[in-house]
Amino acid sequence: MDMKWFDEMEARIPKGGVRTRFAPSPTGYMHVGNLRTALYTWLIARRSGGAFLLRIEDTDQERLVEDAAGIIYSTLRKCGLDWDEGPDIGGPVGPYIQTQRRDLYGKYAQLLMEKGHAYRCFCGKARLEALHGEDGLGGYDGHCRDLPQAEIEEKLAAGVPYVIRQRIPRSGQTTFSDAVFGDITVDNATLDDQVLIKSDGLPTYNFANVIDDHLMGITHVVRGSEYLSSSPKYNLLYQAFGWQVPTYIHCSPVMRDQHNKMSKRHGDPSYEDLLAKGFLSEAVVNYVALLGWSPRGEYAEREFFTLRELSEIFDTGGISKSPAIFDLEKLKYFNANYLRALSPADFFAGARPYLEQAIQNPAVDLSLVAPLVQPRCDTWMDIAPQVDFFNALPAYSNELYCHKKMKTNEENSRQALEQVLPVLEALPQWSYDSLHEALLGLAQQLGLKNGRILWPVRTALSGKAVTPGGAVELCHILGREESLRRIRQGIAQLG
RNA sequence: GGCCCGGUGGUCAAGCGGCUAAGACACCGCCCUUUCACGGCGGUAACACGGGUUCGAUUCCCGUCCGGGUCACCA
Repeated sequence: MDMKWFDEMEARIPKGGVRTRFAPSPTGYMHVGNLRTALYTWLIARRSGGAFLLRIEDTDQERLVEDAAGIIYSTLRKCGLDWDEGPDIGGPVGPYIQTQRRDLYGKYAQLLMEKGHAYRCFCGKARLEALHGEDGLGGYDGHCRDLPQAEIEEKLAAGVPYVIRQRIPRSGQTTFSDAVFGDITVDNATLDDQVLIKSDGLPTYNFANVIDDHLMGITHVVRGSEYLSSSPKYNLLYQAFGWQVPTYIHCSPVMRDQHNKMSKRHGDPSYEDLLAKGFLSEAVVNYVALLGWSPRGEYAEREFFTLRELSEIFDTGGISKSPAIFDLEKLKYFNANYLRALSPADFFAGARPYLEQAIQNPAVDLSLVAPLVQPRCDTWMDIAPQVDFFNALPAYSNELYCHKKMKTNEENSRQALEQVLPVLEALPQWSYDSLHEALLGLAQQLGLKNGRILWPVRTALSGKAVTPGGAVELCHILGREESLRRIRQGIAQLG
């Protein structure tokens, strides 16, 4: 075997710093668990000034989705997770798309066979099925582990299809370390001689992963805890090649409830879905970071972090071992806070499409509505239902005028409106301040609590029990003509 | 079923032999207030269970129970 080629491959591997990778399958959308994995992976690289790379694992042709890679790129960009090497920008250890690395794996499998750590298995699918029985459980029995050389030659000559399996020691133990779970030791006897190269010549995921991670110089592997059981086999592979084992960071899944992972099947939202539901990317990222990780030390009490802050304090020691249930309520809390923290201009810019959709009345100045709604939204979607009355006064019941605490009823509400009407009609200037002065002045003048006047006015203007802003704000925004019209209508309706 | 991992309030979680067991969301109450929100204050609520080890266990060990993962020529 020509070792020169292998040496050249080794020579390409960057040495020294931390290198992490996010290696998604292009299935067309980014679920929350994936996003969290990407985030942690990115944070580990940035925390240590290392490199973060992107590798597309597209070996499963059946699951390929049109432009799925594009969705991955755009999601990562929107989240602020920039990569240093990847399919689109290249890098020293490319290609970064697995199907373009196809011919690599066979060579390494060959090398492994020569070292005695792998062997050809000619057992057909039929034999394996019989072996596994009805429950489908149980590993490979090692039937082809020690086939005589002559028999192997014979089968090869006859063109019998084969796979290449990893030769795992029958005795002894293997220990691997995980940054989250610590040291885990298993008996080698419980490990299966897993397939490395399939009969079609393509590598299995487990094999391709080890090869690619090594050849790309990956130092920290972040992945789901479902790979915990196969990690000993990975270690054995690294050992067989004489390669350095990366640091493992296994993360428990993000769950939708006690029993199920988040999944598209169950209708759980993906990152894109959350944005479409009116969430801010920053809020999602902040929340997701805390789902399965918590800061220690001086930051232990904090919950709100920018990406940059996270990249300065993230430590794998804070990653939780147990699964976390995704809580939309808490995400809303984060989002509400992010919305409130926006500058008025930024909020208006973001809210504008939602306001325009809800309010077609050109007389209404949307920039005046935005600040009213800013402290009252969990997501952008909360805007429309709050402001629809600016568009047109809804039909409402006179019972809305009755409020125990305000001490209002239909009778005194009508009186209040009748007293308000001439005051507003005579108002020379229709500004917030003048309205405020006029309305509260009237209450004072009549010796009434503010609410006795303001509650009926707010009700007449909106026809709703709950509105963003009170009587003064609504008058101001609706304008003189429309405000007076609605108050007159209120009087008529109460009469 | 074998093997691996996990188990603090409804949820996220701090804790890493000694604490009245943090904090946040949600929920409830009060205050503020021109409604609702925001804000402020307060409240309900947890160490799965049983054995050890120890002067002392949420914390260490064992067992039970419960949950998750894995046992593919899928990733």
